[in-house]
Amino acid sequence: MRRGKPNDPGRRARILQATLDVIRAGGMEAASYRGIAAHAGVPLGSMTYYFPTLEGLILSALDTTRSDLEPRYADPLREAQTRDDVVDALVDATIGATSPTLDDIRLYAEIRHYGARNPKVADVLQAVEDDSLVMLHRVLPNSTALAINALLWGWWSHRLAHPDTALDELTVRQAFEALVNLPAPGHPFHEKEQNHA
Amino acid sequence: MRRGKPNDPGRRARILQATLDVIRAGGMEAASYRGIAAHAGVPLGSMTYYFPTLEGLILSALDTTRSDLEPRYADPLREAQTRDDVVDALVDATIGATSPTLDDIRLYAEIRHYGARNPKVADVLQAVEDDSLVMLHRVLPNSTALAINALLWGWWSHRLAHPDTALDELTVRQAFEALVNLPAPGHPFHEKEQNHA
DNA sequence: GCTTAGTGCGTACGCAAGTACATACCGGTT
DNA sequence: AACCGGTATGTACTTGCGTACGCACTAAGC
Repeated sequence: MRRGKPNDPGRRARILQATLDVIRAGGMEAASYRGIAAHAGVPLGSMTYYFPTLEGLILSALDTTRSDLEPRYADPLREAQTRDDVVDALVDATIGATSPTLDDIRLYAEIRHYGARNPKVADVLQAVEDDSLVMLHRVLPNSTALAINALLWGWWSHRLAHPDTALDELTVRQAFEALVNLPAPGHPFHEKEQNHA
Repeated sequence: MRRGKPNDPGRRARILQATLDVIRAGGMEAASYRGIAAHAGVPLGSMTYYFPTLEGLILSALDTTRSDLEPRYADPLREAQTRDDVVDALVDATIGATSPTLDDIRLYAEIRHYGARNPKVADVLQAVEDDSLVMLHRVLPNSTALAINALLWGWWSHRLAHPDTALDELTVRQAFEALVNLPAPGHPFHEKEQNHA
């Protein structure tokens, strides 16, 4: 019963990859069966064969970004032991070596944007964010992790809106430092001794 | 020479308003000539008459948000004298009385999103952001204003992604406090002093 | 070597969109 | 009253889209 062996294994994966490329380059509204088919070099019929609905294709493609991006930002945070390590990792993820390219930020922005109206995409977004929060939560209180997540996304958005002007590293670093050293709510005796006016 | 008096003055304005409504409700891709025409109660021909290109219509509509939103967030910040006042105004703009509704955040998100690919929209976005930065800069160093802008947008984005869970006020407040009290770069002994009032 | 189930593909239909344009309407001017 | 320029609209054309579906191809089973 080994009927139905795929004649072109990997075609499915190539379609998924092409989908992400198209979204990165032209946004979610550029993700049409025909456009992706042209980009992937497969006929239109193949698209509907592997992915009967367009939404299913997009969801599958977006979901693969999780496994692609997660280790990139997760590993440095996972290895961070002190709060300074955390700050270093965050600055790096914002503007440094492990930071996403503008294209990748664009892709992430598409997920956030689409997720605001599409519950299925919102689930994907939630999963990505949970990954990040869980990691931060290992060394920081929950509320601080939320604020840091918000700021990190804010910096990325800034890069997106100002692609030609680089963010000043000291500015980014001090902002993250200020948040990382926030006292845990309900535990005001956390030895922070930061400048609190 | 009083030829060409409009038969329905205000129709142009109503179309612009309907455009914003449609974008708020369904996003930029819902902004079609036909959909907006139906929402505004005008025939299709009126749309192309007043706004020959769809992009022009959208740009005009987005631009009107500047004059709508600006005073709402500007006034409290303009009246803020101490840094605590600034923090109050920021917390309020994030989750308080002057904070935008989810629909308005959605609209702002559309501007940011569209602005990432469309230079004309990017100009609108830049203008909105400049308004905000100029105000913050009255009482804070430039780099701090940048960070605060990033965090504010991050919080709004958070609300968008989690419409059903309210943000904790203390969390928001402490995060803003931490940023507002950052030392000015290059002037580490600025401490409590404000810039030119 | 025929059968057959699954893989892969080309074509066509229905729909909604932006746009172009000929036409009707209205209110001053003469 | 006749005219005329700007205002306003209905209609039709073209394009690109998702989708449906029938047919061709391939390889395992007999």
